Amino acid sequence: MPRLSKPESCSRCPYRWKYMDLLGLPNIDKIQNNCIIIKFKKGETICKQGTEVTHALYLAKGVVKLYIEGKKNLILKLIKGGSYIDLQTLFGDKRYKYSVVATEESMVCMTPIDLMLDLAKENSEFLFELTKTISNTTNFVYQKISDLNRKHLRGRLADTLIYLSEEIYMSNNFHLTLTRNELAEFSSMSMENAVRILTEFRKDEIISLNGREMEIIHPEMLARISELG
Amino acid sequence: MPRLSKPESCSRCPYRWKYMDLLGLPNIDKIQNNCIIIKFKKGETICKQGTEVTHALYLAKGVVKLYIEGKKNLILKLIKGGSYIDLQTLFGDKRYKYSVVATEESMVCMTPIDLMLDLAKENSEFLFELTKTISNTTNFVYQKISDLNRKHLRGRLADTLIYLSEEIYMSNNFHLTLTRNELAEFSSMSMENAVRILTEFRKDEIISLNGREMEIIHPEMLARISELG
DNA sequence: CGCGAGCTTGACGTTGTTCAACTAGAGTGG
DNA sequence: CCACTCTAGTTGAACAACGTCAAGCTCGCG
Repeated sequence: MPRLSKPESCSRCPYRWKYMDLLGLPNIDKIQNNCIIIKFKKGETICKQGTEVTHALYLAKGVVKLYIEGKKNLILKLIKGGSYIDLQTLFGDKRYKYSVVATEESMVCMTPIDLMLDLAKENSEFLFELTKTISNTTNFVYQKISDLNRKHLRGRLADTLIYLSEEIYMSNNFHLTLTRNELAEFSSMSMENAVRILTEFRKDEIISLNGREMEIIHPEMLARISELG
Repeated sequence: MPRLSKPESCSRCPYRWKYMDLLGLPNIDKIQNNCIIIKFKKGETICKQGTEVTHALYLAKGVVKLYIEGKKNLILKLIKGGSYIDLQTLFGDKRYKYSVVATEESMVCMTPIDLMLDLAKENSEFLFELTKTISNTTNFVYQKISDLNRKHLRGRLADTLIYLSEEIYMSNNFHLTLTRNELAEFSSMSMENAVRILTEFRKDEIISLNGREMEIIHPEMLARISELG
């Protein structure tokens, strides 16, 4: 069961959103008095596709997966600490089009939607930064939709590995918290094919993979595979 | 060659954005003095993937297709009069991730980006509406990416026909301005398969199609095909 | 009347999924 | 400590979905 607590000092929180200070102290205090902090363990659901948004969800710490449910799940992106999770649902149609689940222990700050929208309306610099964020999410998904539809299995899996290394773990060596099945759901392929291609990459010595310990030996070859599709 | 003109009265323009009035007259006059109106004929490019955004593009009249270029093009959506075209590029990364081309004669109002962003920053209600629009674009693309990856040919083409009928032409009878190839690019399939499935739909008497004159005879069957995938 | 773009259909090859069998490791209870 | 079970991962083979190629058609336009 997720553990709950109240924030002590949002304005000095090391995990706070980098544009939060634009709100000014009185407004930050409003958030502090109204928001709750919840810890999620790996595998726990943070928000569920089909339900209505009630809070702005800010991921302070951890990593979560955002995916669309169906007969086959499709993971659209991973989100790591320091980002809002559900802005486009906050400002757009209020029903979640996706689910979000923690892939490692995560800390989420939940601010009631009304407070968040009021603050946004009254602080246009703050809103402006939120809008930038949403816009870049849209651009990201445009890229993703195009990649998924243009590239073959190898290219798609290469994309996923590059994404993990460059965007999430910022390193060519990392501990893979995603299962093979999640890698597959991220790359839009069957789990069996994800395994097969990982094996190929290993045989070609592009990556080294012992259990969950990943090393990308030749990132430039992965990039090439990604480009060729 | 696109024809160019200056606006006469943005504040009384029947094609103006429905939230433009939030700006107030003085600001609308600023737009009027700085924006230009360009007419695009069918097939002309309005903005080109890879270039940098210089203007907010507002589609006053007409229909355009927004697509991602590659070995195979992928049409993400059609946009019809009364909407902004490029908001997420205006507020996000400034390089177009997509191209936009007129599918019928269209009228576009171009406002310089700096003016547009200044107005947005100074009028938070206006910005708020822009943000809503961007958010719903994101939600739309989430749906699209999921549909494309979950559904088979028949389901995807059914989606496209439903979209045309419900979102663009608001009728079960319409003149299809898209070519078979464009239908295919919208549904992420080969042109040949788009043709084959249209023929099937016709044989099953779900649609009637003489040349470009489309009638959707049984929308509920299309909806069913769309759901089944 | 002839030409070309868009459309149509069938045959065939490729890509990727599904099914099935098997392995390895982690956790559990006796 | 060992058998038992459960999940994640692995591999091969059959099959389905889809794209590509090729040939021919139709209709509008010069």
